[in-house]
Amino acid sequence: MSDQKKQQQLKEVCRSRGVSLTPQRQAIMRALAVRGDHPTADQLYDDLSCQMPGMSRTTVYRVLETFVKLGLVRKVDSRASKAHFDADVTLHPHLVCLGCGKVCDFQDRDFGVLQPPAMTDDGFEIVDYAVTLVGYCRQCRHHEKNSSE
Amino acid sequence: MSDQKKQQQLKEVCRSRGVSLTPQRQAIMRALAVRGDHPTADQLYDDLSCQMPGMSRTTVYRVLETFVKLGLVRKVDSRASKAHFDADVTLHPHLVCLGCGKVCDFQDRDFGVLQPPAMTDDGFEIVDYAVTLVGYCRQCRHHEKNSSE
DNA sequence: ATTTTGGTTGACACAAAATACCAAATGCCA
DNA sequence: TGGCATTTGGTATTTTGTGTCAACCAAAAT
Repeated sequence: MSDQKKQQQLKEVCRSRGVSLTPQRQAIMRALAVRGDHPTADQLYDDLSCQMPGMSRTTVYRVLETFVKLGLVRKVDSRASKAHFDADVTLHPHLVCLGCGKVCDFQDRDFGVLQPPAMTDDGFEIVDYAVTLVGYCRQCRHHEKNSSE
Repeated sequence: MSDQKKQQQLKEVCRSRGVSLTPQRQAIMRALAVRGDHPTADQLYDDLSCQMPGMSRTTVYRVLETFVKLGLVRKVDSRASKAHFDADVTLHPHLVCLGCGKVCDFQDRDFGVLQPPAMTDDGFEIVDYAVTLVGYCRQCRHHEKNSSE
């Protein structure tokens, strides 16, 4: 989804949910939407601190959490111990590279459909699911070839 | 898989791969295997530091990574920014609670099968995949009902 | 059984990632 | 435009994970 549409969505959601539409929130949404990949909070902070001096790291972390709560942004499951964020909240699988930790989309083709139940037998309510494909990106494969084993 | 079997597997793998079978490694494997859930390294450290005074936090982190490299343990994708570990390395989906962060297994029934390609069009080699079901556990649902919205 | 040796551990320091706190600033609505 | 609850910035702190290195120990060879 384009940055334009995302800004529009942000505006609507802020109004309807009664939260403030601050410049910081707009800037953070833009910084996330214009990136094709799925950056971490600190990566976004690096991008933003240039464009918008004075932007606080705390704010980036906080606003991203707010976006997740509002359903504007998705947290991506990743094997790495840090949070990656995605402005595309539609259901789609991700590729995670074990070499460099890079996270990217995989929308090339269908490889199966899951239909999880809305509720498990022990009362766990399922509201969402995620598919993560794990492996090695082209760069890391080549690198691996040249080094050990 | 039971702790018994896991200890046996650890012993075999250590022998065949030429790594030492230390008391720490046995204790860490046991601590992980006896838990039904999928604890973090620090949770395991808390469990272990009681049973085995002197156990170092560094060792827990290090040994878990070793287990992952040896294929004895799996890292579980979770939306939280910390690593969860699973002694069951067979492919199975996980439930992640957005309320309390708890991670548990979901083996109740089939809800679809995925057959990801071994390689994507842009040269990403897929070696594994994970399915994460996200939602709210019974406890957190009740708690939510009683609080706001 | 004793010795040897390379892998392993424990303790600490350090780095990275995320959160808590609170005064100051600001968006929003009347 | 003014009042006020929300939001932000900055700092401190916690949480999570890694680097280093001397001391230790499991495993194999005497």
